[in-house]
Amino acid sequence: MSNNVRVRYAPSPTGHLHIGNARTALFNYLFARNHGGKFIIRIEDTDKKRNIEGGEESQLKYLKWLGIDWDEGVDVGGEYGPYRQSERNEIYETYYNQLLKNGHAYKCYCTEEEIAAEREAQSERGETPHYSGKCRHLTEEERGQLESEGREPSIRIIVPEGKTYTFDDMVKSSVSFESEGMGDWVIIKKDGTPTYNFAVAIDDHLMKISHVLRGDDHISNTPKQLMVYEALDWEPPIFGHMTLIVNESRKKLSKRDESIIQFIEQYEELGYLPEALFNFITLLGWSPGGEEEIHSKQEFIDLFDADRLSKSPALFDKQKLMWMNNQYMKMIEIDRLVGISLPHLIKAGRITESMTDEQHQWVKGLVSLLQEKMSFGAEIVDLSDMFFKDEADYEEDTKEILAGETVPEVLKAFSQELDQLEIFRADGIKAAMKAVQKSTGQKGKNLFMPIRAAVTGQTHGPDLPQTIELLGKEKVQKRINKIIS
RNA sequence: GGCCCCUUGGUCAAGUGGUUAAGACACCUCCCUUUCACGGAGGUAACACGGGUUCGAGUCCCGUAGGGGUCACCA
Repeated sequence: MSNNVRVRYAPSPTGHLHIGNARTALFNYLFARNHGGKFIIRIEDTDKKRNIEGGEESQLKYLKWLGIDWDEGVDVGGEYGPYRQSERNEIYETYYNQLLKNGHAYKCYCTEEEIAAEREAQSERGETPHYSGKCRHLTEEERGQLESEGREPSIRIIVPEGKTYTFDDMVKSSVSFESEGMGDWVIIKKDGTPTYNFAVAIDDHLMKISHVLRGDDHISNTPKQLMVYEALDWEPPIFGHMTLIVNESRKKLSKRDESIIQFIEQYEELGYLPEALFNFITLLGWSPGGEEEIHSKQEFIDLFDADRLSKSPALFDKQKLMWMNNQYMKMIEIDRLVGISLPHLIKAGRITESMTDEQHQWVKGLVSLLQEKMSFGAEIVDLSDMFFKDEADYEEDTKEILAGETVPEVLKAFSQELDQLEIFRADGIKAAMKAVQKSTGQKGKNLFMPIRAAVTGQTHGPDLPQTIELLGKEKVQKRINKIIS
């Protein structure tokens, strides 16, 4: 099947690229590339009311940002276009006409109110609500009558009775649904546009999609789509339903969920790296099997195997994402990290957009110092807080350290040593500490902690000599003097 | 509620009838480091429950419980 693998990611432009959608796209992409097949992007914009301005562009932009590319789609074309459902209406028309003609579908003149009433009555009787099929056997006259009343028809497909729809799911193995109680469902809305389940089946067939890998929430749509394939005498693709990503309450990620950042765009804004996000998302509901979890895109392509897709939902673990992003942060070029950090520092008012070379060098030094601690770009603001204040904020445990008996002696000696320095650089500062050790006899914790505490206000932090260098002589002396006096 | 799916540590997960039940995140301890981190080495911690099948079950079957998804002229 290798060369005939054709898969698609089919977003509806109703919002920005969501974590869950990104994962669906990612797995389809990985599957296609692993098999040397084609990856296609189709825009499912049949519901004009729900489409949002710029939704499509945004989706594509962030897919690219993640490092996903495609072979066919709205922006790159392809021989099976158009790739936007709103531009395929004539295509749907020929097929619903065919279904109308061969008796698999019929026009329905029921109003919304009538259907709602019917549904309510069924619920009251304890039945599962479904369309009764009352327009199924309308005569020619009745139809004319209803149309002369000004009623617009929708088109419904006839659900075969007593039929079992079974399919071999790529992740869940055999799944089956009974046609019983499904109710003839709408394939063409009153406004003439197709419904999702109809358009999807038509497009997947026409675009020669071989495998449909999508979220679990689509599993109950599958029998409906199978009915369309059957009515048109087409061979259905292979389906695979991946589990959903869940939040801390083990529920499907909802767009309103605030415990987890939902959109890829937001991760970019926070200064996450696309390759880290790619890696992290790939490990949500799938595993490569080996012990190593950090892989490049190419490695994931080589490794990808749909058989290893998990059957149970994965919880989105922010902490692990931060860890993983930090792993990547530590690997990247310093200039790239500066580029990611700069906007956050500017936004926080720490630095201005226009900088002298000297200031730029300083920022580079700062980023380099904090590189190993950063979990994402925006963190630079908090991590570098102490460098931008005249005075340090002293925490409780810092105060305790500063209350130590030998502290004044160490700080005084250190302050004097710093005064002697002609150039204020880390290596000289380190030497100054060594000198303090000799003159006071204090070493290790007793030497470093008072200095760290006095100068930064904290008991934890990055490399001390470099921190002191970046802080600058003036600030450092001022902070030390404040403690001594 | 009907239908469908799922159930290995706190979390992600390996495991496809015989293992001391991997690994990663988080947490804890120790080592390294004249502080802090990084790094390294360890540690705590899991097969939802009940029946079968089998010489043997996390792995197969059936129940129970729990969780989730879905029931639109939305996708």
